[in-house]
Amino acid sequence: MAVKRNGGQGKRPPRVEATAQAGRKPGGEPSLSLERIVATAVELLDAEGIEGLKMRQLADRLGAGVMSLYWHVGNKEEVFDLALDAVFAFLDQPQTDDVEDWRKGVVRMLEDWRAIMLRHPWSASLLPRRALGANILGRLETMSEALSRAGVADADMNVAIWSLWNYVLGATVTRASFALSDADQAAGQERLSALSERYPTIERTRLLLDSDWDGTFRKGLDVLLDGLPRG
Amino acid sequence: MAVKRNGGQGKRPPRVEATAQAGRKPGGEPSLSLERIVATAVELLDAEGIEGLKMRQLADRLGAGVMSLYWHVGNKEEVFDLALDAVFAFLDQPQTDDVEDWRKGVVRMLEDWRAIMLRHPWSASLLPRRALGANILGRLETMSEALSRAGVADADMNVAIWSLWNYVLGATVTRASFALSDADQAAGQERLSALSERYPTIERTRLLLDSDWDGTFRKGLDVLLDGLPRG
DNA sequence: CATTCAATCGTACACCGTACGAGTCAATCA
DNA sequence: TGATTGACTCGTACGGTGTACGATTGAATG
Repeated sequence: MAVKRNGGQGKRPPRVEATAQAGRKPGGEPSLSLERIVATAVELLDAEGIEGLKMRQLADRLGAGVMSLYWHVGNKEEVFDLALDAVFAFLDQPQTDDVEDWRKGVVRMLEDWRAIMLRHPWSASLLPRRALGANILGRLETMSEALSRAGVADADMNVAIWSLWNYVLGATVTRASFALSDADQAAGQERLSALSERYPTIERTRLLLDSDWDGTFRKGLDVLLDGLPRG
Repeated sequence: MAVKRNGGQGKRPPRVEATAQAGRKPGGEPSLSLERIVATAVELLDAEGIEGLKMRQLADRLGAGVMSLYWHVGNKEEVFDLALDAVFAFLDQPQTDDVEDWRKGVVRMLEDWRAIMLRHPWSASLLPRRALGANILGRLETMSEALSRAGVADADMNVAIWSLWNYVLGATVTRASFALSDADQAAGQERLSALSERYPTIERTRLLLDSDWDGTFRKGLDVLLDGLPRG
């Protein structure tokens, strides 16, 4: 299995330029690199969605031939994995070590998490089915540390982390999908007509219509955090 | 847009047979029908996973030509929608109207929900990105009614329903994905080596290793239910 | 100058979903 | 009865996909 796979070692060209200018091809195009591929893939995913990412189009946008990508990445799945982990890179982490205000820190982390997934809706639906990359694991680690400092015992850590993770993931994935399906009003209207008769409670509470996603998210999160077993 | 689409009206052949025996082709194969297509699609999804479902293979398994499917279904996306909603069909609903024990009923509903998604792992990752079918809406309605009877005010219903929905969805999706990625031990081992140095807290709490998914699910759910605002 | 090797890319192939139109056969109508 | 309709089936073909394979380039190294 997979004998001759060179799958993306991606060592950047050791070309020593004068400035920080990256290596360029004769044509003036910047040369290929894992970073450029991943960054462009993220752009494309943002613009075209998850099944709008085609290898040919990605190559075009990079000014390269399709097969050139395969020296760097192995296959398309790997592009997904890399793009996914890339958007979860840490930008800056003021890292409040304030033990008293552990809760504010945790909430900020989770909202940051959520904001990223909403900014890149494809990431929410990708996250569950792909491996956990370094940045994602890093965020889990940071969160674990914060909870640990806040007094959560190691024995309770799994429940705490996974409850929060599950909640954030579910909330974001749900919201992202609703943002999309609201786009096609046709189905919405059609659904609405059947609603009032067959689904009276849903209709009465306007479940599918006026959900205040951000508020709901915060309230559910508060409940979860209140219930966290702390020593 | 879509002028000549006949997309799956699927009215079964009005062939009147002696018994409840379905119509058959000369070859002895039972004839095509929406129900048979969807049922076979579910089988195939269970067996091959979400990207293992090919129209040709589906047709083969039904003993039909590929294009015959398209008289019933419109396109492949619709097969996904139908298969998804199909697994959420109600089997039987003992429907405990016991007001005292509302909580037991809600927990049972949610665990049923979760059990279905774990039995058909593809459904968990499909659910967020597809429209809500009749059975799914029906389950939301049933849940809303139960919560309503339990004393949750209409104003708090959205928060309650979505918190529970999000939690169940997230928990199941996470678990289903881990069940898959545990399959390839290679990545697991590789990840393990990097873990102890870079992710000490994760390593210490054995977050990715001994998670008791069912227990964690129940505990987080309890916290959520405890925090539900009731009148 | 010869060799090596990272990197690029054109061509070709297998496989996918599905458009199109022709075929079948029972029910219906003239 | 014979003609017509319409539900249903299906073979062929097309455009688009990911990617295997091998040729090519060009700088670094001996």
